[in-house]
Formats: sequence, structure tokens, C-alpha cells
Amino acid sequence: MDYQFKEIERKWQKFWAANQTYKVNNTSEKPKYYVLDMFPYPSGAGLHVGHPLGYIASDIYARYKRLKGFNVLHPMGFDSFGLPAEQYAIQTGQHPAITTEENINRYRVQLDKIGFSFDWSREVRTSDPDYYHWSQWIFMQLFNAWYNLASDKAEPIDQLIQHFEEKGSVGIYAVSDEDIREFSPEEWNDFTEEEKQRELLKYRLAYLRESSVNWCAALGTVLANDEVIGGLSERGGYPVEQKKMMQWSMRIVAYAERLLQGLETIDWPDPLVEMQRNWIGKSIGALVNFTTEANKDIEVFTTRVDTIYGVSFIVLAPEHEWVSELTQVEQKAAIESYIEKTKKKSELERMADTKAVSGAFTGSYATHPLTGESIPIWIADYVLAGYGTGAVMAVPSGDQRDYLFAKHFDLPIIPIHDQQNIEQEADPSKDGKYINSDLINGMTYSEAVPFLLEKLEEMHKGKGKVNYRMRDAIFGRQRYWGEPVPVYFKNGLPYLMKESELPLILPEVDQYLPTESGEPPLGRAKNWKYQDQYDYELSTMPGWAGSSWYWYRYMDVQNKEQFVSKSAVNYWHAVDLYIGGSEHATGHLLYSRFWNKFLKDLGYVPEEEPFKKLINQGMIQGRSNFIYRVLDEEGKGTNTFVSYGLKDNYKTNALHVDVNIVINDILNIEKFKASRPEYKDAEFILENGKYHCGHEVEKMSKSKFNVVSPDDIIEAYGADTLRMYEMFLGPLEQSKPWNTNGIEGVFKFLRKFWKLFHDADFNFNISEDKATPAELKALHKIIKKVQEDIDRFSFNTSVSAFMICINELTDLKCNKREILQDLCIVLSPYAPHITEDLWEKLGNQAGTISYATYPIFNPQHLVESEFVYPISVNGKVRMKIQLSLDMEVSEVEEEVLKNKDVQKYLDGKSPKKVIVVKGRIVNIVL
RNA sequence: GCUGAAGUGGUGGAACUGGUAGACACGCAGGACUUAAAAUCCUGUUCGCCCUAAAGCGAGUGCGGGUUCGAUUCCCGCCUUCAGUACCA
Repeated sequence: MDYQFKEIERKWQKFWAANQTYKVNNTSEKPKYYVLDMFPYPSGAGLHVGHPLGYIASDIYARYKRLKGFNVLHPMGFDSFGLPAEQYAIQTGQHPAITTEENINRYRVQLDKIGFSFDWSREVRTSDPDYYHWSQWIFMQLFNAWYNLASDKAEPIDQLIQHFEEKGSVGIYAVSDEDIREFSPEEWNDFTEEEKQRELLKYRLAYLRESSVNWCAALGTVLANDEVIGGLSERGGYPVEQKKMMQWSMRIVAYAERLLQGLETIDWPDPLVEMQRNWIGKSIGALVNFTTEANKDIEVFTTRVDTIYGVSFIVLAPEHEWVSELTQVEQKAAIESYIEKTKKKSELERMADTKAVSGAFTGSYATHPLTGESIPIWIADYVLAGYGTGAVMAVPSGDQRDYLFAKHFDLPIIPIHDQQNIEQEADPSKDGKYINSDLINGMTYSEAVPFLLEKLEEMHKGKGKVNYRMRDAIFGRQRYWGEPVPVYFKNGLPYLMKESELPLILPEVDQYLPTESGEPPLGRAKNWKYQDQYDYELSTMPGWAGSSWYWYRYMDVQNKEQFVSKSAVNYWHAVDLYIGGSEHATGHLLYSRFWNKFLKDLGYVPEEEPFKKLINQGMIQGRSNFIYRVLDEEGKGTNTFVSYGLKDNYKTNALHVDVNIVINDILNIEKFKASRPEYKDAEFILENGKYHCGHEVEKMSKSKFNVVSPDDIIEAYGADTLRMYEMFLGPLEQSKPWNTNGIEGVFKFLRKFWKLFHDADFNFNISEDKATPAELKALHKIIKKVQEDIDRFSFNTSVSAFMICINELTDLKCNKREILQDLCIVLSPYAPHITEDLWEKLGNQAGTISYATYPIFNPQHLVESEFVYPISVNGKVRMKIQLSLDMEVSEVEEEVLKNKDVQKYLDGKSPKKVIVVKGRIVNIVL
């Protein structure tokens, strides 16, 4: 029988499931290896051909590691809380759990058809109460912890309480809110319970804070940033306003430095590391105090304390807390109107017109800490309330924004060093010697900074300070389909439930909308009170809660007592290889590192970093096809379509056409006519009897008719072809458009491979004869190539190498067991079905190829005695001469120069120089 | 603007440490088989020059320079595309 991929693939997928071929134990003699994929959100649209790219690569890697003798953990699950299911629920009233279940089942069917070696007995779903039990539990640990700067790690809050009881607030160095109180142990012990809780909340790593959210009154809901476009809601286009709400937050900033340092220790792609670094945004500078008449010191953050003598004004963010107090009576109207104006501007507009200078004078002055001069205080929206202290010392000579502001409002611009050129724009260089700078005149940058810091500190006017751009993460969503927060409120203060009461199950509601009074959907739940009297927290956890620790649950998915057992985590440790998209660079991957560090601080997990090696698979874009409708004289569409090459002779209108009825850019006219009634009588202007379509690379989406489903590919060519073709498309990390053109080549390759094992009538036919050196050479070339390729994640090049190998063996008419059996093993990570089938036919026990031993490369088989030297003259290859590889450099040179064709080039002269690289090349320089 | 990645035939791409540029595959062209088509197989296919073929010559990895016996690979400057980020003091 010819290669019957459908039958083969069905047979082995059934076998693997029935025999739990890929089930893995938490104990083994073998070394462990953990290969993880970023788990998907199961959307209603199902998988398209771009989704499995990373899964195929990781599956090849996992299978390869098994052959290399590792105990491989390779699980899969679903990130199943999320907005689309909730949106659908709002529209249809269907419970999101039902939609989610349906989508997961569909995903599972699609994934199973591709032949992955996942251990499905370890599947996790973040929306499953058995799973979110532990998301809630981790939240509780965060609530019950504080960050001790003295030990530089998170510690249980009980230790902080004990310190307060014994020593008061003295000697505590914590990451906390700014408004912490100072107290003695006696005072602490005299605090009421509520006062104590209120104070502790300022230290907890999960804490309540007032923060602003995107509130859309018309939709009655809170929107995520990416649901707001130009100040309007993405859906419906309703106005969105900033609204202050009490929100759960996570003190991720406490980990900023460790998150930054950890980047040095992990093997991630450079762009991704860079993105995280920028996101954390560390800057080293100083805090400086400027005194004001109103007796309110303005603290500014600067990275250029050396420019302090160039300060000619102070700028506050319009939201700065002292703006109103600093505003003088005669300036009040101007300031208030300016604040009003900025409020109306959405964040996007503020970003868009970065060129327009605007601001207003408060009428107040501050005193320069070193010169004692009076400096005007302005407000302007180019200063952001959220960064640094929300106030800057403006140095127009050194900062372009300050420069433009000074020019616009006619404020002084003071040059601060002798090499500064400030005629056209600010000059931020540090190269000169300071002028106009009193104490530091004549100093260089590296002398001035430590000098000034010391001076300011001595005067109690400032100090060195490291600032991070990263903000604490908001940890609440006013939504239904997420993990309930295991908290109830007593007298307005949050308290945790008992751990034994977990999980707190997501209650039923009548609608998935906010209540009339604007509370989140959980406000609709009937009789939902803690101990029948206390209100629960009504917001749910954000999408990243469940994904910030899921790789641990895979290690020990059935555990009812703990999120992961000590023994499981001490066996698997951390993820050795993680494959996923770069869109999670600053979300999931940052939060996961944060939670991991926290869990490590409390001793639950052993590793500081959860993902040792990470690979980003590139995005698969769509490749759209177009047909060209001919327009008549009035520009109206006709029912005639002109082929791509002739379209310039007509007035046309390009239309997307479904790529699934186009092969190699040739339209299948019959299928097209049948696709819609109005095309039934369509006419075509053809080229050589064919209709050629135009094409363009776009996002893969339904509306562009360029979505290709893996199901269709598998139906036509099989999963092994799909797997190999996805790899063959190009380097894993590169983004590329999906183009089904070319898949035939991979399919033909697998047929040729099949034919090696069969005679002309497709009877299984294997020879037991001894292999020839040429056959062994072909085999050992591929053994070596594939292991090198997989080790550097270059899967596309091994597919080519397999093709070369099969072409060679076909030419050699090789059907010897000695060669083909090992070849099956080497190919099996890429094409598991066909190799498993042939493995069985070769007489091996069914279903065992996955645990076979990868053949050992023997360099002996690749040793050559002769080499065809390319002979180049002045760097240009002119001819080839075959010589023995035993020949020494001098012998090669001698032999080459004797050659007749070489003599022709020499033309009687002797060469200036002859370079011989043994076994590589000869270059003659004339 | 800043940061990062990348520019190689008609197309996807290969060339891993500076050593035969275009492997492998698609497409295309020609041929075999066939009444014909599909399928399959064979041959050719970077561009230009010489009527054609063989042989040969010249150019060639975004552009311009450099280092080197030799550069897709290293260095300098520029252009283009994609991605991320953005008044961060």
C-alpha cells in the first residue's frame, strides 16, 4: 500500500491515548527535562495554522530529549478565564463556563490530531476550582507577607507584627506605602485592631490602594487599556473616563532590582530581555528638596544632579498634591483652567501632541537649595504625576523639553559647562567643565556628582536615589469570569478567609453586567456573604493570576493539600525550555518571575528564575489572495474578473478571495463559482487558461479570507506533513506569512521515505544485508546534523537535511534495516506517526519508538580520503582539483601549481602568494 | 525620537568559527509516459554577454566605503522594512 497517512495517524493517535504512551512520572533514574509551551486561551475561533508552530517545535524538542535518555515533562493546559467568554456571556446569557468547556474540547480535538506527546493526565485549566483554589492560596500568602529590605526578601507579616510589638516601627526597612506611621511598641499595642490592620495594609505585598481605572458609564463596566481607543470604548465608541477606585495591587516594585538582576542569569532572546529592562526602567539619580514660602518642600527627582546650577524654574505635574496650595490668588483662574484642560485630554492625546508647549505659572517661588535664589514654580502636562515625584527641576540648557518650555514662556536659559552649544536646542552632553556653577566650577561630570550628593546630604537637602519606571501592578478586575478574591470586609477593612475554606467558588449571577449601583457583576450574587454577614470582595483577579504559577501545578496536578509538593518541585525544579510568543514579554513573563521570586522567598520553590531558556516563536501572518473585478465605464462592478497579469488593462477593484480555493495563486474557478450564488455566472479573463490571483501579507483573520486551519491541512496531507512543513517554512523565531504553496514538497518527501521500506508494488521489503560505506555515510551525516540542529533550535535546516538524506538513499536504492531502523529514530521527533508505524513493521514492539535510543554518531563513517579543492585565483573560484586529504599543505601547493589549467592562469609568471587551507580551499594570488 | 531584529534568485529559505553564494523545496520551462489530462519520473532554472549549444567572460547577498590572499559573515557611514516603546526628568 502507498503511504496511507490517514489510517496510520488515526491508528497511532488512538494507540498513544489508550496506552498513555506519554505519561511521565515524578521519579526516575534518568535526568529530568522540562519542556513547556505557553498555554493557550481557548478562543471560539479554534486553532489556525499559526498557533501550533511553537507547540510543534517544543514537541520535537521533547521527543528528541526522550530519545536522548531524559525523563521529559511536557504538559499542556488552558488559560481559561478571560474576556471573550464573558463578552459572549453578556450578549447571549450563556454561562462562560459552558462556552469555555466547548472551546477547550474543540482545541483538544485539534491538538490531538497533530500528534503531540503531551502528558494529558497533567492538564490544568485556570478556571477549574481545583486549580484556582491555589491561585487564591498564593494571593493569601502575598497578603500575609511584606518585603524586608534588610534581608532583601519577602517575609511573613507575623514577623513584622512581632517586631512592632517588641520594638515598634524603629529598625524596619520595608517596601511600603509612603504614609507609614512611626510608633513605639507601647503605641502599637495600644492601637485598636482596626488601626493595626490599616497600618499593616501599607506593608502587605497584596494591598488595597486607590487607583484610576478606565470607566465606561455607557457600557457600565471597567475597560482594559487595549479596549480603549482614542478615549472611546473599542466596542460602541462610548466615552471613557478615568475613575478612582479602591483596587487590589501587587507590590511588584519591591522586586524591581531582583527582576532586573535576574535577567543576567537566564538564556532569553535579547529583544525580550531588553523589553523587560526598559519596562523596569531603572534610573540612578538624586532627590533634591526645593523649599517654598508656603512651607511645603518640593522634592524633585533628577538623573542630572550636576546640572543643578542650571535650574531656572520648577515644573509640577498638574495633578501634584500641592498645586492648589501653591497657587496665588491672581493665578488661580489660569491654573484651574489649565488643569481642567489637561483632565479632558486623554492619555493618548497627551502623548500625541508632544510638540505643543503648554503650562501655567502658579505665582509661587521656591528657594534653590545651593544658591538660595528664588525660582518660579510652574505646572505643565509634560511632567507626569506617576513618575519620580511628579515634579522636576527644569534645566533648559540641558533638557530639550525644558528648553522648549523656557523659550515659549521666556524663562532664562543658563549654560552650565564650557562645551555646551545651546543656540538651537538643549545640549545634554557631560563632556565639559562646569561654569556658572559656584561650588563645582571647573569640575568634570565624574567629580561633580559625588561632590554634590555629599553636599546635599550634609545640608539635608537631597540624597542619591534609584528610581524605577515600573509601577505596582493592579490586581483587580470589575468583571465576572475570573478568580474570586478570598477576602471579606469588616468595618471597611479587608480580612482573609481561612485556608481551609478555599476554594472560594465563583457564584452564579443572573446577568454578567455590573449592578445598577455600579458594582461589579459579583454584586448580583444572591446570599453571597462570608459567614452570612460580611461582604466579599466583588472584583475578581486579572488574567495573569492563573498564568503566573501554572508550570508548578503541572508537576503535581492532583495534589489536594498543596499547590505543588516539595518532592515534585525538588525533582522538576524549573522549566528548562519555554516556548511562546513575544507578546507576553512584559506581562505574563514579568509577573511570573515576580510570583516565582516571592514563592522562593517563602521557601515553597527552589529556583530564583522559573524559565531557564526561552524561545520566542515568530508570528505566522496571513497571506491573502485577491481577484480583480472589472469595472464598467461608470465605475460600477461587473461580474467579470480579470487575471492578475492582465489587470492593468482594465479598471478593476481588488477583492479578497478565500485562500482555501486557491492553489499556488491559481484560482479554482469551479469552487469559486459555487462559493456564492452571485458568482454562479461569473466570467473570467484568463492568462494561459488560468486565473492568477494577486497576493499580499496581512494579519491572519476571517475578514481577510486568509485563515488556514490545521484540520484542512491534516485532512489533505496528514499531521506529519503539517509538522514538518511548519518547521520547513523558516527559522522558528522569525515571523513569516503562511503559504501553503510548497507543502507538496514535504509530502513527497514522506512518500519517498515510505517507499524506501517498500518495493514497487508497495510490499514491505527490508534487506538484512550489511550497509555500504556510502549508506552509512548518509545515515551518520543525518544523525550528526539533526542533533546539532535541534541543539540550536534550527528545525528548518534539519528538514532539508532529511530530504537530502532520503534523496541519497533513494539513489543508492537502500532498503537495509541497519540504515532504516536508525533513520526512523532520528526522524521520529519530526514525523512521529509514520516512523512509529514503520518501527512496528520493522519488528519492534508497537509504540516504543518514543523511548528508543538516539543512534550514536560515528565520525569514522564521514572520513574522506580525497577532497575536491576549489582553486581560486585572486579570490575567484576558477577550477576544481581532486587531491588526497593526506597531502600536506606544501604538497598541495606543489601539485596545484603543476596543474595545466593553473599554468594557463599563471601565464609563465610565479604567483605572489599561495594560500592553502587543508581540506577547504586553495587561493592563488597573482 | 529611542531600543531591538532583519534586508540573499520569480517565492520560502541555506551557507553554523571569514574559505566553492543560492543547498533543500516551491514555482516556471522543456521532455518521458498517456488518446488526453491528472499523478509520476527525468532535465534545466541568479542575472548579463556571445545566433544557439558547449566552453568561456563579466556582474552579483539593501547602498557607499574599509580591513583581508579571500567578506552574505568583521568594521565605519547611510537607506528600507518589521517589532517594541514613548514627554521617564
